[in-house]
Amino acid sequence: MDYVAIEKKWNKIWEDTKLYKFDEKKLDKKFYLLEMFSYPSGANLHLGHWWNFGLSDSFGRFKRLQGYNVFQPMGFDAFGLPAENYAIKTGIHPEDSTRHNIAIMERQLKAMGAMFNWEYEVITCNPDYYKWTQWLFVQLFKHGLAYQKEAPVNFCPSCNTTIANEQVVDGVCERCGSEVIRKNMKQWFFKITNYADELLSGLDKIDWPEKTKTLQRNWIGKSVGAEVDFKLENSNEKLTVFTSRVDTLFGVTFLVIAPEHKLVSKLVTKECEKDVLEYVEKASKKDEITRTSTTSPKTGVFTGSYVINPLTNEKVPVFVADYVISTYATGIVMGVAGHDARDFDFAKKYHLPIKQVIVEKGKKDTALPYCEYGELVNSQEFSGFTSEEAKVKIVEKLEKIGAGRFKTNVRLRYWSVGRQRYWGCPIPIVHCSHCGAVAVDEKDLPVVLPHITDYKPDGKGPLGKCKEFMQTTCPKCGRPAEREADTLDTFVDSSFYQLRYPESLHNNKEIFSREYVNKMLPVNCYVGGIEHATMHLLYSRFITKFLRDIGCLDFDEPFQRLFHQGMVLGPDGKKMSKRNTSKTADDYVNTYGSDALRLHMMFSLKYIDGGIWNDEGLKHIKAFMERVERIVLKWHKEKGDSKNYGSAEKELDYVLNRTIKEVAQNFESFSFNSAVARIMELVNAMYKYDTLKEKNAELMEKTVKDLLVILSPSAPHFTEELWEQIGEKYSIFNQRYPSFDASKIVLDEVEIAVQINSKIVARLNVGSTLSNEEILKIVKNDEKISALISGKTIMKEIVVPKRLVNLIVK
RNA sequence: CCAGGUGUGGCGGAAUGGCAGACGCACAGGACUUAAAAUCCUGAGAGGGCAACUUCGUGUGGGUUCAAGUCCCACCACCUGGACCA
Repeated sequence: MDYVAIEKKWNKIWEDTKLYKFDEKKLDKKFYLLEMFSYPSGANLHLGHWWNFGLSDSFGRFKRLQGYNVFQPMGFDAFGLPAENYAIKTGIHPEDSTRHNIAIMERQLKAMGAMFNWEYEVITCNPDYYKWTQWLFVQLFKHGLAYQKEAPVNFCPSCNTTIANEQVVDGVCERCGSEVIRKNMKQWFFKITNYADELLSGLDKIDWPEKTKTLQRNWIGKSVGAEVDFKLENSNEKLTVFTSRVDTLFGVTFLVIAPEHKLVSKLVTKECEKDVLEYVEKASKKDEITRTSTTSPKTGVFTGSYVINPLTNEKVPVFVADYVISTYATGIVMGVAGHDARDFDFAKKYHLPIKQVIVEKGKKDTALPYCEYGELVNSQEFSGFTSEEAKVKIVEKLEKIGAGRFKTNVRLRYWSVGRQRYWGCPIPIVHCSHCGAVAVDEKDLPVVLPHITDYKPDGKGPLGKCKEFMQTTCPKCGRPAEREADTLDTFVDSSFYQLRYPESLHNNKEIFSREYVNKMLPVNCYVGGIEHATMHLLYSRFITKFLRDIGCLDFDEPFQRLFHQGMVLGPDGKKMSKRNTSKTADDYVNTYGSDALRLHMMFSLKYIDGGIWNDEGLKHIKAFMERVERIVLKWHKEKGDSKNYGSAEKELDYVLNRTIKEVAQNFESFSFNSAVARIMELVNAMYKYDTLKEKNAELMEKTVKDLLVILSPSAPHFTEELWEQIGEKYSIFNQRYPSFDASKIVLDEVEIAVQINSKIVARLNVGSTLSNEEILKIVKNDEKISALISGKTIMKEIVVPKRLVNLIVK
């Protein structure tokens, strides 16, 4: 069979007959299968694309055979930095290169012959798409979840632009090498933190990999603890600290405040002023990356002030130190050197006392073995409790004296969405000198991104230089006003795209029609890389919950089930690139055909884990396909005539039904390698049966047809062709996945292992329908076994049906 | 440092607590062939034995269990994230 030719043939027929068209009238059986859309890089479709799209397409085909109305749309995440950087280098406008690249990728993706529903395509840089990105922004703005705030950004003075964290390498600009400075600028943020609790609890009801859920949990970083107020000596001012270890309050020997903290100026005494100011000045120059590196030494300076521990009334000194960050919790930390590594380092450096609290009776805090350095302290009042109980008792006491309370903090920060870049979705905001920041009227959306030629980043947003764009009137008061020059982070574009896919065909006046979208979503199965665990996957969940709250959606989790593909690596174990791969996907498709490539990918590596690409097996997969072809065509031609149904038939029937059952299970868990293995076993069984002279015609026919249907998701063109060659009606993808006959998966006889004292001593064949008692009787009557157990007492008999018998004797 | 994950033949990889190594590759042997390739069949974890057979085996050490690759504890190695989150 000429694989390359038949693939062209069937791709055309599938397209001409619109075989995979999604049926909007049958939404009760819909299955929304989504693969994370990709950035149009313009490179040739590489093996990674095949791995991602090809294999999830096989899953989609499997769901189709199960009778589902599969919705598998495709689109492009088209805004973003790479096109812009490319433009700065080559002078080709981002819009032109992006359109060009999309055209290339569309053509190649279509050539894959996958079931993509192209009529529903979305492209995030199209005004009819980003109209809704802006609509979403306006909703968030109206509900107080989008707002502007001064915040530090990385700024390269030589390139005159803000740059992303990833572009700062060792505190230096990646492109020009000059030192990056931190600069405060007004930035747009989304208050994702309002949903922190829900983002956490929602994880319990979705079918996602545990690993991904853990990543999100840690990222949100919920910390349960307490706030404690320390009164300043000789003043009414108090310093509030947050701690998750309030049970160590007896061990506090100092307090530490972040250099940027507002209260620092109030704490500093005359004698210490010079040192403190110097330290604060130095700290403000350090960028966050150096400051937060583990290796940097813990430095600080005494403020001259003391505070009173509300529980012990002890007087402890207050220090300023940059190991405390101002943005988390209260920006002030109590120093317990006996229980915290950082506090310990700090105390040693500045010769502060180290105290270790006996937190739990008879138990030392295992976190830090610092006892040798410090004094052991204990409290009569709280001894005898576990540390968790002590925490509660202590906070209750603090509450009574008005010096503390239970408190929960999250590490999750506001989502910064403003970008001082050209190639993104314009923020639909007008700045008016009278009304302030005003949202553009919904009826005036989209705010179209102008086609400008000077898109070089300038630190303020290149759109600012485009007068025609910037000059407008205030939607509220009608006075002349200016537009916002920033564009949106591309993660905003992709935070709701799964909602737009079903709607993109209809072009309604609303973002989506409520009834329809609530029937189409949530996405039943989402496939994509784990690298998006704490970005895209978190942002989409946030936006979905927000849209539910404003009454648009009836559900609050966008993706019911999630799978991550592993990565296909080059021979050097590194990510595939032009450097380490000599062959492209096209090379393989043109020699072996796409079905062989797909089957080989399915079989040779675990989908979830990925691994190093090896093309050696491709020729063997091709051989396997030829083996299938031979037996299928032979049995089709031969047509046995015997009607008898003996043990050989039973055996083949057994393998067939077991394969039907297990391949379905394997597909459901994305264990494609095992699914292919089971199909190979079936083919082996067919060859074994083929050696017989007398064959059962009905069984042969059923086996051939079932084999083709079972194999069709994994080798679509190949099986479609064979389906036609054996004279069946187009298309194999309108067939149903065969159901198995449970009674056929029962063998007449099974081999059981016989153990004496848990050691295997024999293997016996027994009837599979026998009861445990009958099996035991046979085992004990066996010559060899009875010899082994004669004269001994049987203490215990364990029978595992169809598996083994274990006799415990003495 | 911290968190999470992984560890099974020469290789990719299978195993709801129940006969470890399915399936495939590489390997060896046989059939077909003048021959090779292809194809079909057979063998195969490692060690020992002519053999029947036997010992050891899922990173290391312990534990639970009649039974552990699988569950629990500790450790080692590798991979991936996060960076001082109080």
